[in-house]
Amino acid sequence: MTLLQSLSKNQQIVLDIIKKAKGPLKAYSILFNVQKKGINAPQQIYRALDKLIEMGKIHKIESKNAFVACKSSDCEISKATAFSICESCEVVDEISDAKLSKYLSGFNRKKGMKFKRFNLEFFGICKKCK
Amino acid sequence: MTLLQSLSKNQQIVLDIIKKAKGPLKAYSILFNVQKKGINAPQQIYRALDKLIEMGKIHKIESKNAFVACKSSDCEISKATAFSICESCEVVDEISDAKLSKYLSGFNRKKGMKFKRFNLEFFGICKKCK
DNA sequence: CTTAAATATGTTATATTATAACAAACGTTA
DNA sequence: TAACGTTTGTTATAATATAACATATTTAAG
Ligand SMILES: [Zn+2]
Ligand SMILES: [Zn+2]
Ligand SMILES: [Zn+2]
Ligand SMILES: [Zn+2]
Repeated sequence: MTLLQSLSKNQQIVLDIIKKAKGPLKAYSILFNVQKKGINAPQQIYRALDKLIEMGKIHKIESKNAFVACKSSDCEISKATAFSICESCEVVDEISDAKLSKYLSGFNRKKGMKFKRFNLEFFGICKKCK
Repeated sequence: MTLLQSLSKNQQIVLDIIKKAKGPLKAYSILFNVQKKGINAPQQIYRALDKLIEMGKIHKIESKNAFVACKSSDCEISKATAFSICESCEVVDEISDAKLSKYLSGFNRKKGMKFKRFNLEFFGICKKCK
């Protein structure tokens, strides 16, 4: 039945909330949203978030301390993430661009360090806000 | 042509500390380091940090909530920043790569949104730690 | 099946990071 | 001088995240 990694109860609850949201959610906003489901403490949220990130189900937008569901499923367990962020309306979109991903993954060799992962955040003003 | 913006007293104190440091500094670590200089409150640190970022003198490493002095002076007022981060020893280096910067700045046009700024953070294991 | 290990949960407390709000001092310039 | 913007000082509080410990549940061997 469960072909892929199955989620625990709390992980599923947190993922559902994040998926339903229109934008990035903050940890405490998730907490307030799930208190009716019996989750009462930040730890429970942060633990679920940590696991979901490990699994590549969600990403953290570092510049906003907020979490979004993975839309692309191209970013293989959160190894290569890129986002566009509108500084006016705060809309965040995951960028799924094979060329970009390949270019940045290939960047590894040019330096003495071998990269395992990257996160890229673009900022600007979106179409609607222009 | 370029007007040399002079720093205020607190801005200079905070910048000096960050420049002397071997790695990224956290705001409260800066605070503890400057209490002998008469700075007593987080606000004073965060205000200085905000201005120094605006001026492009320092950058924030978003994934670490820490601050480093700008090493490259190629990133024109913090519009195009990239860092390599060792997940073992936590060493952070600013990446100064004209091609990379050009490539990412050029990425703007491909999407409906015009980007004004980006931040890229690479993670891996550095030479020393390998 | 039985047991041990690993994973997940619940809970309380605390640490860390960041901002709000207000008053006073300072620096520029009209 | 007066007005304005910026910087500073200060107290308080908000927002984000982890520590530590006890219990429960699932998984995988033996
Ligand atoms: Zn993704
Ligand atoms: Zn917008
Ligand atoms: Zn720089
Ligand atoms: Zn290292």
